[in-house]
Amino acid sequence: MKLELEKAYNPGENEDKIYKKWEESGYFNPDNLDLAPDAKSYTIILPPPNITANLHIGHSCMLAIEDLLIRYRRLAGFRALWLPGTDHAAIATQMVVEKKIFQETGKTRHDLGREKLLEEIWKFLKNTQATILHQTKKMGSSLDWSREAFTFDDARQKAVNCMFINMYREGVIYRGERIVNWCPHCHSTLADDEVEYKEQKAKIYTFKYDKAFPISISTTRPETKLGDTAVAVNPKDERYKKYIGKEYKVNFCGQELNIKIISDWTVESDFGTGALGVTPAHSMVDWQMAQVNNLAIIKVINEDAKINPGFGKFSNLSTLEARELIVEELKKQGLLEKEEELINNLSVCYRCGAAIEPLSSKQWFISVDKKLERLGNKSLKEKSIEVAEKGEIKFIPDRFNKRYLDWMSNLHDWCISRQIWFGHSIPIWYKAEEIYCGEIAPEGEGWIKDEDTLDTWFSSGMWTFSTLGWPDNYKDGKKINDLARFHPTQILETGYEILTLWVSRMVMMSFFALGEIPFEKVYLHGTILDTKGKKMSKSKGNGVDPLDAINEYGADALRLSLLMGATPGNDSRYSAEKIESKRNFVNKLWNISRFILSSTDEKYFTTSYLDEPETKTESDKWILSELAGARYATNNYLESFNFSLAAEELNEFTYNKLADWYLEFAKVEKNKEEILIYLLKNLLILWHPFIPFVTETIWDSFNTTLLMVEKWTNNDVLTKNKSWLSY
RNA sequence: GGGCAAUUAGCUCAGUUGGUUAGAGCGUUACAUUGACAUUGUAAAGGUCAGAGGUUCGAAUCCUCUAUUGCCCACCA
Repeated sequence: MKLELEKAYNPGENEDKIYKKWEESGYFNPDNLDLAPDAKSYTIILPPPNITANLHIGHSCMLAIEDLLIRYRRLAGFRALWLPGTDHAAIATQMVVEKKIFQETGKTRHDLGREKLLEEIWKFLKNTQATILHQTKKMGSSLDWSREAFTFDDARQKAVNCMFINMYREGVIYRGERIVNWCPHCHSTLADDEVEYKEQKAKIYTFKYDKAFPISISTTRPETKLGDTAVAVNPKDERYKKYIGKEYKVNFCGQELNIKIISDWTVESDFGTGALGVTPAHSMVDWQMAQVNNLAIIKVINEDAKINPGFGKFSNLSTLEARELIVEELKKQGLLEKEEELINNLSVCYRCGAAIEPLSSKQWFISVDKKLERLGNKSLKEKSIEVAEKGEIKFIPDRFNKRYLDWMSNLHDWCISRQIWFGHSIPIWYKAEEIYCGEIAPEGEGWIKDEDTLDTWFSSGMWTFSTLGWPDNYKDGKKINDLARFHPTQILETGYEILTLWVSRMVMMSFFALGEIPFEKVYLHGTILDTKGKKMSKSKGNGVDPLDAINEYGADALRLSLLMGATPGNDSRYSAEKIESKRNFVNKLWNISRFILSSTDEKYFTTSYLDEPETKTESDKWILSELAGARYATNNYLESFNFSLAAEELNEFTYNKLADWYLEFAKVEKNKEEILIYLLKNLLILWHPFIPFVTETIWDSFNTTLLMVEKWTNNDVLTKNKSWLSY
C-alpha cells in the first residue's frame, strides 16, 4: 500500500492539531520522557514576557531560538526542560492600565482608589496573559505548561517575601536616605536605568546669590538654589583659590543661606563661571560632595515637584513658577549677569516622559558591596564580576562580557522600593520608631505596613530559581527536587537590551539565594527591526503581530525566517518576502516527503533511522556520505550557536543534494526504498528543531511522534565529539 | 564625553581561529516544465568586500587611521 499526501502543505490545517497531539503526549514535561537514568539536564527558563501587551515579533524570535535549542537537546536524550511564565511588570502594567482607564473614563488612579485600580489591573492582565499563552502555543513552543509560573502568583509572592526577609536579616537590604530619581507624575522612584534622557533647549542663568557674595555661579535650575549650602570650585582654579574654606551668609531672593566654599576635582573650570552651586538635596553629584564636606542638606522640592514650606513666597509654587519668580527677582536686584541658551539632557521617566526630580528620600536598597561570609567574604557585586571574568558565565557573542563587566563594576546600591500600587508589597511593618521585617505583623497593636511595592526586577531577578520551587526546594542549604535537578540552568536566551537591567540582577539574586550562578551561558539575540531598519514600536505603529504572519505563511516559515540570516547579538529586519521564501521551502520539504512516501510501499516505513541501510549504487554511497556530512556540520553549528549556518547547511543538503540529484536518480534506479525512508527520517529529525510542525506532520505517517524520537543516540557531535562540553 | 556594532551583488544578509575563481535568498534576464513540488526546474547577468595605510607568501577576515549609520552607557552644574 502506498500513501497519498496533499499536493501542497497546509500549515493552518495541521499546526493546531499537531500542537494538541504534542501536549497530549506529555513530552514537554521532562518527567514524562523515557530517559537514561544519568541523562543530563538541559534547562531554559523562558524570559517572562510582560503582561502589558500581546507578544510582538521579537518574542517570536526568542521563542524560535529557545524552542530550537530545547528540541535539539530533547532529541539528543537530554532531560530537557523549558519553563514558561509571564512577568507582572509592576510599574509598566500600572501605567498601561491607568492610561487605558483615563482614556475610557477620564478617571485617575486617585479617583478609583487602590482596591479598584488593582481589580482593573487583574482584569487586564488575565486578558493579555491568555493572549500571550495562545500566541506562544501558535509558535509551536514546546514549553512545559505544567510548570507555568507568573512573577506575581502565590508561589512567587512567597519567594519574594522570603528573599526580602533573608536579605534584610543579613543586612543586604537596608533603608536609607538617598538621592533618588523621582517621577512626580508616576509618584514613584525610578532606578537609574529607568531614567531616559531627552535633549532639550534650556536656559542657563549666571548670577550671584547677593551683592556681597564674591563668586558668580551658573545654573539651569535657579529654583533649586534655595537649597544651596556650598559653592564648589576646582582646587587648581587660581581665580577662586583664596576663597576655599570660607563661609558666607547670603540673602538669596529673601532667603538666608549659609554658603561654604569647597573644592572638588570634578568641577570643571571652563564650564560657566567655573564655580558650582551645591544643592545636596536635589543632585546626585552635589549629594556626594555634601557627604565628603559635611554639608547641611536642605530639601527644597517635594514629591509633587513643588517648593516646600519655609521658603517664603516661593513655597507651594511649582518648580517652573519658582524659577520664573527667582529670575525676575534676580533681574530686579541687578544680580543676573547672563542668560544663555544651552542644549542639555533632561532626565525623563521612561514610562510617562515626565521630568525627573532628583530628591532625597527614605527608600529601601540592596547593598551590592556588603561582604558576605558565605560567599567567601565577597559582595554580590564582586561575585557577579568574578564569574564573568573567570568565564563561569559565558556570553554569546562574547563582546557582551565586556559590557556586562563595565556595567557591573560601576554598579551602585540598587533602590528597590517603588511608590506604586501594583507589585509585590514590602514585608516591613512600622510602629513609632520600630521597624519589623516579616510577612505578617508582629503581636501588638499599631503596626502599619509599608505601603510601597518592590521594583519589578526584584521578582524577575529571582526567575531562574523561584520558578523551580525556591524556597521550598531549598532545605538546610541544599537544593532538592526540581531545584536540584534543573538549577543552575544551561542557558539564558534573551535580547541584549536587558543585559544590564535583568541579566545582571539575576546573577546577584542567585548568588544571594543559592550561592551559585543562575545560568552557564547567556545568548543574546538582536532586535527585529521593521523593513526600513527602524525599531518597531507601538507609537510608530510599525509592529507586526506574529499571528498574522503565522496565518499567512505558517509558524514554521516564520520561525525559519527569524532563525536564518540572523547572527547572535545583531539586529535583523523583518521581511514578509523572506517568510514567503521559507514557506516555499517548507513546501519543498513537504513535496520531497510526498514523493518518497507515495512512491514507497508502507512496509518499508518501519526502516530504522539509526542503522544505515545497505548501499547498492554509487549514488547511494554518495548521498549517505552527504547526509553524514550535513548532520555533522549542522550539529556542530548548533553547538556553537550558529543557527543560521546550521539551517543553511541543511538547506543545501535538502535542496541541492537530495532533491535535485538523488531523487532524480531514484526515479530511474530502483530498489531504493529503504535508503529513501532512512534519508527521510533523518532529514525530518534534523529539521525538526527548526520547523517542528511540518516535520511532525510528515512523521505522522510513521504513526509515532517525532517530538521525542527514542534513543536517537546517533548524534555524532554529542556522542563522539563532546564539543558542547568544552564550548 | 566613553564604548559597541554595522558598512560585502539592485534589496536583505551569510562568510566559524587569514588560504585557490567571495556565497545565499529575493529581485532581474533567458529558456524549460501536465506524474514530488508553478510555493517548480536549468542557466545567466550582477561585487576595487566603505576609504586610506600597514602586517603577511597570501587579507572581506589581523593592526592603525578616516568617513557614514545605528545602538548602549555616562552626563556639566
